[in-house]
Amino acid sequence: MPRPSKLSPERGNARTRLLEAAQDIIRSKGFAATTVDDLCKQAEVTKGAFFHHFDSKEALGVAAAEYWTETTSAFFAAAPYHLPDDPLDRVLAYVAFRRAIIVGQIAEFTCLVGTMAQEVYAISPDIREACGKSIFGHAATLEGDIRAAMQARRIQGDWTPESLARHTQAVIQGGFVLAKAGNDPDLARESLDHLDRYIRCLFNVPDEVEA
Amino acid sequence: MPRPSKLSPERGNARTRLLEAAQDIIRSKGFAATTVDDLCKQAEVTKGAFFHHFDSKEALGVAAAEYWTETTSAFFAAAPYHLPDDPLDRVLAYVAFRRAIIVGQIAEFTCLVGTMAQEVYAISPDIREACGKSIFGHAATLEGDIRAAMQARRIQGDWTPESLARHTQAVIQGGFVLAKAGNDPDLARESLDHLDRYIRCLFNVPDEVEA
DNA sequence: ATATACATACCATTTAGTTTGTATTTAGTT
DNA sequence: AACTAAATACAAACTAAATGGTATGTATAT
Repeated sequence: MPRPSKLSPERGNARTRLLEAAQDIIRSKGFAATTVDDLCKQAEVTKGAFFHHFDSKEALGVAAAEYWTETTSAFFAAAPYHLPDDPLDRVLAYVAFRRAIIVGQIAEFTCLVGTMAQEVYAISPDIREACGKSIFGHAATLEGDIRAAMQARRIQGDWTPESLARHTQAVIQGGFVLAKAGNDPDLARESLDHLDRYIRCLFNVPDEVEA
Repeated sequence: MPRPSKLSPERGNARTRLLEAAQDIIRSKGFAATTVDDLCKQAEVTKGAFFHHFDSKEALGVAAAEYWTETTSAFFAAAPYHLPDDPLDRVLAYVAFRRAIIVGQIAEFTCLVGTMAQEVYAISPDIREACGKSIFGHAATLEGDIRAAMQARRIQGDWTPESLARHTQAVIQGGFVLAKAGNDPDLARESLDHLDRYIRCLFNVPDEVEA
């Protein structure tokens, strides 16, 4: 709940500004290399404000993961890939959507919680937990469409909707790693093309002719 | 080339010990959170030795990526997945091998260069470059078998051997990210099962009945 | 004799976190 | 409606510890 003050009316409160700075900076430098001063400078607040809102840098990490979960949940809920009538079309539209939003600088389209989880999984259980909830919670939003598609097309394999949903996230995260290692966003798109082909294969759908 | 001294005959030289410590510690804490003192303590050498062998912490990062490339190259070259006569069998054996070596603690089976690339891609071009060479160099070792399998089975899709080889690495890296986020190695194995299924699908091979 | 491979002690800077102070908002009382 | 008290949301200056790196010395190998 933002509290506008007379001195800084429209710029939002310090907490939100710090969380948004965290998204930017941590995605480009990683969590450990991001200093509290970095965050304060970018958010244009002082350290007093930082430690008023967060008990520690680790607490900011947890809050940043939770904030990421909130904002991305809303973003994906409002996305157009839910529109098709056929559930399999919705699943494929999701993959196409994930591919379509790979634009701009690497730090702009990669995943905060994937980056943080990989980095701090062993040293901060709290941050790891918050990142895990974010990733697996998002994966779970795909299960319904996958299950409905399986039933509609009478598909029965030795895999589950839950498993395929998680796999989509693994491919997305892995694509980000390759894009970073090769400094080329196309590497992330490429893996989503393979994922699209895999899902069509699982559901016996012929590949679409690509434009 | 280890240089045995009279004081420490069999323990290997400081450089190698530092590079091996780097593999362990960076895979569990990440590069930025790993301090020079951490490395020296684990390697049982002093800071003087560290900065004798490496100009900076960043230089150690580059050397660690290169050392990783050397040791893993030898490891995979000697692995049994090259044995099958049929090239597709070799590709599938590779995936099975990657699955089989997911054992023990997460930091023990995950990838140093994937972790480092994700973390430092924006702040250290040298480390990123070394990590990229490692990942894409390893991917390239799969291209021959994939290409041979395509020819042997007269497969022609809108994908290339290079692309599929990279995709295998994306799935592996993504599996590691999920395993870390969920604190469960099974998550990494699960994605390799999907990758196996995908490759069989691309080559029109029926799924094997799982044990 | 010289270069290599370390060890020891030290240093400047950076870093997360603290202390203290103050403007603004909210709640309670009259 | 006016006043007060307490809580909130910051700002500024400071601190102790950690960190990457250096300066210097020494044993070993060539």
